[in-house]
Amino acid sequence: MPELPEVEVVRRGLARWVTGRTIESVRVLDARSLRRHVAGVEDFMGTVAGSRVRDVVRRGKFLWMILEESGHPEPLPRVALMAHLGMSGQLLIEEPEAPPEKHLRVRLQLSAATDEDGVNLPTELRFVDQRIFGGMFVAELEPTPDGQPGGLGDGLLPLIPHQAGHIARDPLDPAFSGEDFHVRLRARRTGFKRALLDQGLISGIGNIYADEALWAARMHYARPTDTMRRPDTERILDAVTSVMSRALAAGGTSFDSLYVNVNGSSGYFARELEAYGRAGQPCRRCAAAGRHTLLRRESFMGRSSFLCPWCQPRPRNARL
DNA sequence: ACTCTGGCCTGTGGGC
DNA sequence: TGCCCACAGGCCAGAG
Repeated sequence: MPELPEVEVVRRGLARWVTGRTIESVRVLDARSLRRHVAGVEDFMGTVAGSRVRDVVRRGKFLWMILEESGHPEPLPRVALMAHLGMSGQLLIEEPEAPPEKHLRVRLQLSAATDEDGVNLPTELRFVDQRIFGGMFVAELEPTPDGQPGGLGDGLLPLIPHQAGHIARDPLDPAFSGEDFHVRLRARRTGFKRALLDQGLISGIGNIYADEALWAARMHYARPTDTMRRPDTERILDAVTSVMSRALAAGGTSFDSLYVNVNGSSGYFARELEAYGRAGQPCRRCAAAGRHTLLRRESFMGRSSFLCPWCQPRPRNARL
């Protein structure tokens, strides 16, 4: 599943291979992938076709290409082409002749370009998505309330797409504030994992990295958020940042490839997971201490949570 | 205003 | 063999 590190890998790939190129035409094979573009498929194609990609920016799991009219650069661009990978989305750069993927949904023809060695680059950007939880849409850019850049990217414009305005900054964003997060977390009346998955409070964390961070910080998913003290918040933020940085480094093996790809943590990072998907297997931290403890899978929020019952004991005042 | 549930999607795998 | 259901899970609309 693409979470923040996987989306960042895609962002870097797009930034490297698509920045500065013009989207010459658009073909929409499945309108469901444009569900969030309320003005419809024709409007989407009309806006995107003929636009030049100025920058590629990410906040949490949202990714966007800042557009400008080809040949008419503006001081402040007005729209962005948003992409969300959902659970199964991929953005691929390929030759137009390459056989279509089974779940190919949108095809974007790019202007010709060459790499630093003068070799022609492929001219198609494809959006492939099996489950269609993800999608693309055009969003209006608005000034950020704090005047800081809208997210992580190279352009560093203080602009944020309207539909991403409610998304909190993610832990890898230089403008992320641990103090603000702590204050807002304490104000919640809910369980800790629910808060970690709330993209309006802190973005980029999905089920996999939530479980990994909770394991690393030795915290239970049902701990009430209003019991979190400042050192607890520090501990979980350190854990989140650490696991995401390691996943990003592992995903970075494909940076040089023209193939901008995402298979989620099942690809590169799966073997480094300590908790997620390891029900019935020994907790490695306990094993290192000479204890034999088996990780458990528990159902919570309609999904799975993996945890070590020794390292992460259930609090008496558990909140779900 | 905040919290929480259900629905959107398709493919896979286990049980009968 | 084939059918059915549970599961995977990010995000948002709408209910409470």
